[in-house]
Amino acid sequence: MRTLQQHGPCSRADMTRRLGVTAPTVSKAVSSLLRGRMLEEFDSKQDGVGRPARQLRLATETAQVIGLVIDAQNCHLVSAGLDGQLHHANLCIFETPKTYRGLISKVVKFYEQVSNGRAVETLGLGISMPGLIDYRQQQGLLSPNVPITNGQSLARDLTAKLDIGCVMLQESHSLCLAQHHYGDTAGGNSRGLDNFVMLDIGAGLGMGVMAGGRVLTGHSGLAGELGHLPRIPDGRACGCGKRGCLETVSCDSALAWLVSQRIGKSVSIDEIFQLTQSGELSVQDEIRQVLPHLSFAISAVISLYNPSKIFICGRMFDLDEKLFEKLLAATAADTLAPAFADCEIIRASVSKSQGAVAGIIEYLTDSLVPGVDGLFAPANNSIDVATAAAENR
Amino acid sequence: MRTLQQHGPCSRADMTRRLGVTAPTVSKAVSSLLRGRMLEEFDSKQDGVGRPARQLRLATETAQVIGLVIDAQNCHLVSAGLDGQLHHANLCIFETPKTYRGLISKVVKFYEQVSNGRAVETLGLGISMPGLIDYRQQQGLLSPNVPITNGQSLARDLTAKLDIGCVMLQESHSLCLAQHHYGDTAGGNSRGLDNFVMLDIGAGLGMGVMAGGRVLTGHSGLAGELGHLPRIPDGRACGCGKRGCLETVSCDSALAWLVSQRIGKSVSIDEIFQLTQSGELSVQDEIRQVLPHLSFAISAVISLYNPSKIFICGRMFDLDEKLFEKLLAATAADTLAPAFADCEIIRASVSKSQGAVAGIIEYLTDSLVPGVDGLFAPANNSIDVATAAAENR
DNA sequence: GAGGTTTGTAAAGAAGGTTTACAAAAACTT
DNA sequence: AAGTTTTTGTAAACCTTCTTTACAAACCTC
Repeated sequence: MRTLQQHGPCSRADMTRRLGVTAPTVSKAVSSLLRGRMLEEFDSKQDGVGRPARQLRLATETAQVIGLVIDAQNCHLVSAGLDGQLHHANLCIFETPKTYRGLISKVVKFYEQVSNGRAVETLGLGISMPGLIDYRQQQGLLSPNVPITNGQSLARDLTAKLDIGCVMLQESHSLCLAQHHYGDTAGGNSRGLDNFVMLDIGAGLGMGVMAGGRVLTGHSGLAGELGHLPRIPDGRACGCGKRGCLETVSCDSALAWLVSQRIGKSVSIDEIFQLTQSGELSVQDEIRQVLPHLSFAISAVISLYNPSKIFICGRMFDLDEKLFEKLLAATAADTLAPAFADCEIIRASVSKSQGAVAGIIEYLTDSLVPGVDGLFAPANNSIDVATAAAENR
Repeated sequence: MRTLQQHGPCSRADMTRRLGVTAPTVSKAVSSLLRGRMLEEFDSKQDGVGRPARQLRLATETAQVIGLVIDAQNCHLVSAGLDGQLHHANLCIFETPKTYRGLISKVVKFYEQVSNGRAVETLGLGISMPGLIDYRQQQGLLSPNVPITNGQSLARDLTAKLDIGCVMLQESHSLCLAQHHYGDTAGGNSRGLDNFVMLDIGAGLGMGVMAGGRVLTGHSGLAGELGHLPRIPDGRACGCGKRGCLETVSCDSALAWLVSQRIGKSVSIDEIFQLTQSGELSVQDEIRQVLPHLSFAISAVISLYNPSKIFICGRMFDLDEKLFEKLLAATAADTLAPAFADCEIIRASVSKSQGAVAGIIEYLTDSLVPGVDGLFAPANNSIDVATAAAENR
């Protein structure tokens, strides 16, 4: 599975060469994965001498997974192949319900729709949601934007309702997994990268850290809460209940807030983009205010995690084409030289939907290997595939 | 090995119960470890019915390791059993030489002395040193206090000279491993703990992070450089070349510097301790200055790593018995509530010597298990024990 | 000293890998 | 067109490692 994820489709013989295990072993493993609908064979015209190879790829025709993204306003539900390719035709968007029970029933309804839309087996559901998530309990802790999930275990409840493997991921962690999975295709060349950071500077400062090939979770999944470092003494109130958190002064929303204050009406970052494009508004002042705080955030990330790459998601950079360069320069001046030199800073280009899908794929892949200590270490190997693997002789 | 490290001496039968592997398997593994001098048997009077068990423990009579601590002024070399117990009688202290070659020859000389002092096999050497260390290259990068190691690979050079396994660890990482190994005995109950942070606020802010059971290294071993977060714009010059780094205002040395400025002569933290004890000096003002910065540091650690415990090493707390409590209170007010609630903050009580020893023991233990991805993942399994294990039938 | 209990090891069995051997499917050669 | 070469994928036998089973050793209790 990992080989196919990292290098794309190949034949059993290719795998033998790549993995350093022998052909019969590959053959047996592949046959049980085929039986478990995790892989599929396909023919491709190829030239060259010798018997033509039967190509293998992650299942896309014979199985699917579903990704669910929960956001403040809307929820997205979309199916995808095990290679992670989203089926855009199968996308459902619905307004985030006002109650937890409403959320469950909406998800169940649209799940049926998406699941039955294609006549293939659905292997699992990945959930990306904002706020703090306790991974040990698999439940939401504190989500200022989607409070209905607080104290609830969406993954467990949906597993019960849908009779399918479900996992819950903090949205930044999901972006991190997305970058890990979709790396090359998304332009960042991060596939298989082991130490990188995904920074989401949209509505708050969200961060996912990939450290040593695993998503850094900390003791209860709260690691990486960069946005709530104290920054401005007695500053603006933050959603977390404190004042002057770093994210109140260094993200897209913070910029939008500053602009809103000045022009006297509430505008979103998207509206600001429109206005600056049409020349009706200049936000250089506000950008100048935000820049040092953002630079501090990145400096902290580099010093504390020593990543080889940082991927940044944010609309802010669309407002001023030189902003990204300015940010790099400001960060360079403020950061420990060897760690900065080690780190490439790049704009990200993955979506939360990809993240949710990557999450469930990671979960399914991990659960094939008992004892592996990935993100989902104590996976209950009760899914279909594992039994198929056991049946293998 | 891990079982003995975590639970102390036990018999083969105890291990069978603890590990969930069968008696013959334990028996075979143990016999090869005995042959490799990693374990030893000892008799202990025990009551109870049945055949008395032969107790096993990590080798202390039959083998030893050596720990080397390099500091600005002095170097310490000490032997220890594989259980990590230091042989204090075998301690050598020498002044840190002015050249790298001088360092090598001094170490070699004292190594011979310590190694031959006891007529047992020496299995490896662990090195704890300050500054930045590139783990991929196994070489020193930048060490303001011991510049002679910059660009040098002490571990490789000593491995060649001494014909023995050597590993190099950043001193904070070594403290982290020490806490992991010595946990219970040192009072912190951290043995086997998987997510904790070791914060050394002595000469600078050193940090070691244990995340998911592994020391967090980042891409090149530079992760955890908390001390060089930018804190005071255009502040005091830091050893790293920048200005106003967090460690210039929040560690024992920073406190000592502030006091030195006021009283007009250079005093160390130890001297300050003497003076405050005798009542000649009060440093409440300086403590008040340092406190918020230190509280920020801890707040950052909690938000970013979500540890279950933080161990702090520092003399500062000896100056004011209420300081530790004040620090906790200040940190609580500034930190994301669930992450703070999750985290216990404790004063540490391990030494760098223990860290160096824990480092080499960890290395030896890791290298027994091919494919394990611990701190020393790509261990070359060329040590004696591994071959002994292979010979086992 | 007989019987019970616990410990540790030897021998046979099962599981998962490897090596070896071979059939299948294509291109190349004569 | 038939044989040869090359590469692919699988079946069978073997090897290693762990397990199950059986049993000897060492101590306590009665």
